[in-house]
Amino acid sequence: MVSKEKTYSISDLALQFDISTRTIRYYEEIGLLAPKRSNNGRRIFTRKEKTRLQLIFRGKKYGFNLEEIREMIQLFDQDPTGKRQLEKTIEYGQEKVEEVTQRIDELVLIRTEMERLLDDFQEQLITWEDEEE
Amino acid sequence: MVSKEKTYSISDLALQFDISTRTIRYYEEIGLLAPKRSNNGRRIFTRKEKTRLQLIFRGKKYGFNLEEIREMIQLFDQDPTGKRQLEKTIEYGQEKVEEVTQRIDELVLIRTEMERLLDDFQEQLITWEDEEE
DNA sequence: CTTGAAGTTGACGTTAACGTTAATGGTAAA
DNA sequence: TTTACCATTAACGTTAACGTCAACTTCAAG
Repeated sequence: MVSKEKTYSISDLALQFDISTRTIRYYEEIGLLAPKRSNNGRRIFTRKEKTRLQLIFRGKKYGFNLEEIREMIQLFDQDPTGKRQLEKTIEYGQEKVEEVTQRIDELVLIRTEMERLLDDFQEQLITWEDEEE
Repeated sequence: MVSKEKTYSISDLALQFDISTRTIRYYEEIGLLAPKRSNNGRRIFTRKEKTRLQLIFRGKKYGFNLEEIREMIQLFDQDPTGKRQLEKTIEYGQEKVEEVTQRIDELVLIRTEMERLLDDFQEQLITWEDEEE
């Protein structure tokens, strides 16, 4: 059995992810995607590519550039063969997790600051309203 | 009393923040900074500008572009005068807080996924080691 | 006085991440 | 067969965020 998975054209994906076909081709150019080709040379996308695109967009949202994203993809994608390989992958992965944790912490800090500022404003507003009457 | 606050030159700041003077001038160009000038035209930086730079770099770390950062700076900086103004500022600020919260949530999600993946790898590794003996 | 370090304002260069256009090919419908 | 649409590659264009360089000015030190 050849396992006929559902496939998508480039414009299918572009529509689904609300990006341009150019963007998809660009991602292939720089090695983020590697879709199969049909006999007439057209790109064939499957669930695998969709998953990758999800990852790419998540990454982008947090300031990772495409190069860094490529590293993360390798991590998620590269079913590591060989014990040493596996160990290195785990080590690298743990580093990345720590990076993410740091980012989370700082974002929480930012939010706290913003909230405190807003509280101050709120208080000012109340004072204002009291004076008004 | 004229309140003589400690001031810094452009290269002082560049050194402290480990950026180029060009970067600082650029930030002034696009309205992120507005340092006073001495009588001979040189930029004078104070604690105020340092605080702003902190904010800028935090923002950058999370994929906010400089334009978005400028909006946030206005929020933090614009001691809003007038009640209506104050209300609008609070409203806008609350939106921003929600955005940050969303980002935090998604980052947590990413981390969870990465951790799960690493757990799987860990298990594989253990299996490996068991077979080895 | 001049030399050197630090400042200033243009103005052009660079890189990442695409947008856009041109030239062309395959194929299904009219 | 012609039209229409979707695909392909190649190549040049664009924007943000600076880097780099040139041509000054200021000022303190020697």
